Parts: sequence; C-alpha cells; structure tokens
Amino acid sequence: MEQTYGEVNQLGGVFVNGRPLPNAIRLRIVELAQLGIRPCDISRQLRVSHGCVSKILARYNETGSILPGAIGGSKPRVTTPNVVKNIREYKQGDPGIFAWEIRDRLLADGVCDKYNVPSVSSISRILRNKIGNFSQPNQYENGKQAPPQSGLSYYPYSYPTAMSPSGTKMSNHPGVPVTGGHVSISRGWPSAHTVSNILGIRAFMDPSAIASAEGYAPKMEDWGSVNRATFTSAHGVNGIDKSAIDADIKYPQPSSTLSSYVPACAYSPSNQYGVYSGPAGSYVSPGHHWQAQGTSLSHPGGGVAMHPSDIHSSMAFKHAVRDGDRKPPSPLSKQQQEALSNIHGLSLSTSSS
DNA sequence: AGCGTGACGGTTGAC
DNA sequence: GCGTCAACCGTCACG
Repeated sequence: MEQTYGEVNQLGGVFVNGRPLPNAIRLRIVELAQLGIRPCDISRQLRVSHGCVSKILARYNETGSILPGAIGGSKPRVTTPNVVKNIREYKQGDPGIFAWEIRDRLLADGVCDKYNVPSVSSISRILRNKIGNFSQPNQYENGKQAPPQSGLSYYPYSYPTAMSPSGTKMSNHPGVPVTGGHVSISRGWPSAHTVSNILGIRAFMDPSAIASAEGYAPKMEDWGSVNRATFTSAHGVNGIDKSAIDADIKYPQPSSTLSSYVPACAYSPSNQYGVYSGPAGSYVSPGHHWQAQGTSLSHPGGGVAMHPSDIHSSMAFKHAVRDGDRKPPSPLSKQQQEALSNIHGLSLSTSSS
C-alpha cells in the first residue's frame, strides 16, 4: 500500500495507477477551466490526460465537487438492525405476510426510503435466516454484524450524512488529529474538510501531520470537499469565490491572489501524495525523503513560490528524459498564458518544459 | 485538433 | 489476517 510507484503518462506527468490525482491538481484543472482555458491546454499544462481532465470537469459540472469518489468499500447495508427489527415485528404481527408486503410497509412506515429499502429477495432472506426463529428476537443486533448503517455514508450524494471511519482509521493517523469539525468527513462528499487541509496547508503549521503521513499523506477520501460552493460566486475569476474560500482557510496565507486557496504548496510534498511531488520516500527511492526536495516545506511562506522545476523534477523523475521531447504547442492567448503564469505563482510556460 | 467514452490495469476498503 | 468483491481511479486508444 505504501509502496506506490509513480508512472509517467504520455504527457510526461506522473500518476499513480488506481489512485486519484491530488486535490490540488484537480482544483487547478477546475480553476483553469474557469479561466477559460481549454481542456486540451489544461491537459498539456498539468500533464494530465485529457480524459482525466474531461472526467474531472464533467464531474465538477455535474456535482460541484472536484473530489474523487469514494474508493473501495462496500455498498451500505440496507438490512440494518432497525430494518430487521421492523421486519421481525411485521412478521410477528402477521406471520402470513409476504415479503413484498413487508417491503411496502417498510416504505409506508418510513423505515426505509425507496433508495435503501431491501429487495423482496433480501427480505425473504432475512425472514429465512434471521427471523426464522422468533424465540431469538435480538440475534441480529447482538451478532457481530450490526454495523450502524445509518452512519454509513458510502454514496456521496444519497447519504449526505457522512459516515465516520475516523473513529477507526482517521484518528489513527498519528499527528492527524480528528477535530470535531473534521469528524464527519471521509466518504461523504459534501464534507466538512477545510481547503487548507485539502491542500496540505496544515502541513505548514503542523509538521507532525507531515511526518504522520510517512510519505503518503492522508487518503484522498479523507480529504474534505472542495465543491462548487467553494468556487462559485463573487470571485473575480469566473465565479471562483475567493471569499468563501478564504473563510474556509483556517490558516493565514501569504497571498491574496488565487494562490491563497491553491497555494503552490499544493504541489509540494506536503500535499496528499508525495508521489506527485516529492514522493514519499517509497516513491522516489528508499531513504530519499521527499522533504529533501520540498523547498516549500522547509520554508513556509517563502517556499510558496514554486517553480516548474519543482513540479517537473519531481513529476518526471522516473522518465525525466521524456520531458525533453515533449514540448506541446502553446495555442494559448497571451492573456491565458499570463493567467496560467500568475496562478499559484507557477510558471507554466510551455516552452520551458 | 479537440473531446467523449469505454476498456484496461490498478488501488482501496467493507465484508 | 486474508481473500473476495465492488466500488473508484487515471491512462490510453478509438471514434
């Protein structure tokens, strides 16, 4: 798991197969798109496949969130203890009741909604396996499998009440304290994470958070949401709402520009995957701690100024040679070029890559 | 040339 | 603790 090795895509960008792009890059994709930059240009600039850009933008347009979906896990259980209990009661009240009738009653009584009502076959299975013997009314609840599905927010949208694996894993990240405001994050998309956490800003303030990551920072799914609410509105740049973002940032930022919420450090090793930027010990090479590369980390504030080389050197360390022969044309207007250059203090000159 | 889409190989986490 | 399963990921190739 920690042994993640980056791969290099056709554009020379580094990615980790199976893992989402860092939020910072996702954020930048959306930002650049909102600046009017074409997806193909974004793809080239960020060295992310156009398919990925397309997907992220489509997702953002559809959901308002830049975050990846919840990876892994299972669907939320519909046969919660409460449901089983109700089914049992229905069955006890009317031993001849049909499964479909139970299903209807679950809906009618508001025990379930149409999204989480068990199927007739599931109800039949419950009747057969769990309620067959009425003399053991609480076997299910007392059994080992009684996951409180009510708190299991697996699907980002249909279960807005985020589940809280924090009690298990998140809080186990040493140096990644789970504050009250961050408890219910994780898989539920509309979560309570702050942008600062998402972008790794906290790493500036809390070195322990960095150390805790052991080169592979908190999981993407554990990041908070950067959703449309974070962008839209009064911002000067295509609806990007800087004020809303600023309000969400818990730590002072060195700049009042866009970089205030997408600091260059987003690309720094303090960011999620060390992989993309500096690589997490396991990524670059054993013993080569990413902090050695991350100037931004060792120089909070001053390190915010990031150069393409900071990105590219880390992103292309695997096949750095490929970088040289990839000089995508720059069809951007001068204004767009400037926009690209100004964002986050990054110089994204296509000719210099 | 730009973009949408699906196959693919991969990771993740609940069970 | 491990295997299975089903979700997601980004890349790539195709149209």
